[in-house]
Amino acid sequence: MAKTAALPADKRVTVDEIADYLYREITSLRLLPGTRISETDIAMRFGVSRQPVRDAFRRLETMDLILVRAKKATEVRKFSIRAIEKSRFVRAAVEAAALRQAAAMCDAAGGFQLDACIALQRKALAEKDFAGFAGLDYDFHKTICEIGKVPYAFDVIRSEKEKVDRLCILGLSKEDRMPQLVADHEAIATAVKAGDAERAVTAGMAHLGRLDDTIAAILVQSAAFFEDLDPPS
Amino acid sequence: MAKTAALPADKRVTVDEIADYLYREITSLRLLPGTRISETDIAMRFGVSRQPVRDAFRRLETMDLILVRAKKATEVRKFSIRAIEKSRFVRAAVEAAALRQAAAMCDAAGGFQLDACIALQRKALAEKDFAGFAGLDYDFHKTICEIGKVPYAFDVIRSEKEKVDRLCILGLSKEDRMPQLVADHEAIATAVKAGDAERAVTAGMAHLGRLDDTIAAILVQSAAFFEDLDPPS
DNA sequence: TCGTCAAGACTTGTATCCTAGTTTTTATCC
DNA sequence: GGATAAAAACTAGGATACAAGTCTTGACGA
Repeated sequence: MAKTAALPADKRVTVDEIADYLYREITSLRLLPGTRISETDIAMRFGVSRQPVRDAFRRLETMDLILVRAKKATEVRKFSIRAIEKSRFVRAAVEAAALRQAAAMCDAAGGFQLDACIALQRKALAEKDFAGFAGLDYDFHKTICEIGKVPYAFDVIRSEKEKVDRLCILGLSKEDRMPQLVADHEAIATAVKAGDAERAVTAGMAHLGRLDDTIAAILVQSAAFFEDLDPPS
Repeated sequence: MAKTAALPADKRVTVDEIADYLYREITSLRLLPGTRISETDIAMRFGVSRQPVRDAFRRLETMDLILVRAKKATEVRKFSIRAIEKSRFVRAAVEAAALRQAAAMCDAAGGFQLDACIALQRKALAEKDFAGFAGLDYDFHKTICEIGKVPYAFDVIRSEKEKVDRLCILGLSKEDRMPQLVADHEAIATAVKAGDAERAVTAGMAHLGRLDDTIAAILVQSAAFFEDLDPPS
């Protein structure tokens, strides 16, 4: 009866390759907002026809990463202030809920996991491993969600975080902010381990708040990358 | 100079028509989970080629509404328990945050808006206008977000609500639940108007909780529509 | 009657052509 | 030289043809 081969994660096709490639290029800011990209151009570069590129464009369009207009050049979407506010709000709401859950449910094993996260972060800080720290940052927030038994919360946090991280590449290097971020994480971990939900949420919100200044600075510095910012007339 | 024509809402093309049509069909459950849909079939029905249908499929695929597998029939995605849990969690988190904002910022004008919402709901209840009530339900939650000056929060609430509403069509009619829902809304509105954030959140969470029983009932009744529910062997 | 297997009718993936609109370039006129 | 208009190059939308799998169905044999 063949059993449909136990759903082996559908064969990867060209469209996946291209969509993933463009996703990485855009979210890593190697493709700047406003950059024009052409189906034909990408197709030639990959040595395929326009068709799979079109499909990839449609996917990215749904993710609001590119702007496709009939008969006009497709371009990488600019940042939207409203989208950033929304992202920040959602992330704050979800992160607060996850922290409350984590504080309520954290046991010895969870505390150990958090300690391990913090230790790795301290190590990265000491070694000035800025690139590695980004991954550890994700791991920390993921661990919080896992301790709170709300793994899906991390899906949301990551997806919102990616949107803002793209922005922050424009700002100052992480070098200056890293010590503060590690200290924040320590405060959060301590509160969670103590089961003090309110303190954990307060610390978490303070942590998120660090982004606000960074974003405000980028907004004036890179106004050309924002779409809902009227040029001064 | 030219000012890029003030982004005049791009021309609507065939792909939008088809994607919207399929979106409505799926979210309204006229197309049941597991139903197979074919590019060719839809194309013939719309009198167009496969191309725009294909583009629409890609859009819906990104929204997780359909499952496209190479060389195999495309089908309407089944419900996922994990997706429902995620949706419920996100909505609870965002709704709680919006209620806190609303309670903190509600003024006389906001109170008046809430009263107007409630009055319309009472009217719909008295007239047994179940269809109309659905719209009023959305309006109420939208008003909360507007009072809290977090309009983007409603984008999230609506999108999560749509996912679950699709499910609830499978359950009992709204007829039985309507009085309870209106009472919930009244409790929420009263707390918001009084500026009592914690009471508003408590009432809001109780309101959301009504869904849990409904969903649990649907889960056993319509197990065939769920994808991550192993059939009893 | 049941199992096996092969043919054919599906499915989506990819390539290519044409069309209609936009943008840029170039030529022309003042 | 600068403004204007024609023309060429470029854009994505749509239609069609073919390729490469998958599924169904029915014939055939045990």
